[in-house]
Amino acid sequence: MKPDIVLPISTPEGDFWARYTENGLAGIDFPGRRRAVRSHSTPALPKRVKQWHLQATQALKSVLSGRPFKSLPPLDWTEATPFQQKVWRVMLSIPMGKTLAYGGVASRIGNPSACRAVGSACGANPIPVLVPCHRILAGNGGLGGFSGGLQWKRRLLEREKVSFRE
DNA sequence: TCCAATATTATGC
DNA sequence: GCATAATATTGGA
Repeated sequence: MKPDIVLPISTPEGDFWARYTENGLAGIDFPGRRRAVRSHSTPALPKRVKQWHLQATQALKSVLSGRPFKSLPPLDWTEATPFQQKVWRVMLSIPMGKTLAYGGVASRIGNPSACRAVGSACGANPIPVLVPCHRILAGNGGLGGFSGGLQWKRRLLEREKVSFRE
């Protein structure tokens, strides 16, 4: 497998990092986290990667400003397990401003008692914000957790006018 | 193959 | 309300 391509996305909230493979968008990192390795020596950038990056940038900025994104680049989930793909697909289907409980997601994938596993799958989500893992709340209305830091989850939810318990 | 960990939830006190 | 068990999935020993 060829080395991944990492490109910065500048937003009012800071510089995110987008990671691409030959299949599509593979991951997003929050500003300062820099989990992915930066490649400042960008070789010839494939045309489609540029196009993906453009879409990803617009989508990210839209979400950060509280608006739904128009389009999304193809997502590379080839390394994910089938269960994780199911969970993330459910998350993508959650409309802006709506939330779902971990157990609710579990029900929608036909495994109501897999709420715990759903939490794990959310934590394993490599593409936060775009795959709206922040719209998953606990059953009692509390925030669950968030891989990139709960502060981001709070900020995103407030931006979507979602109320939650603390 | 088994064991421990996890961004939960339901139950009993 | 708080402590405890149960549940599905995953990753490492």
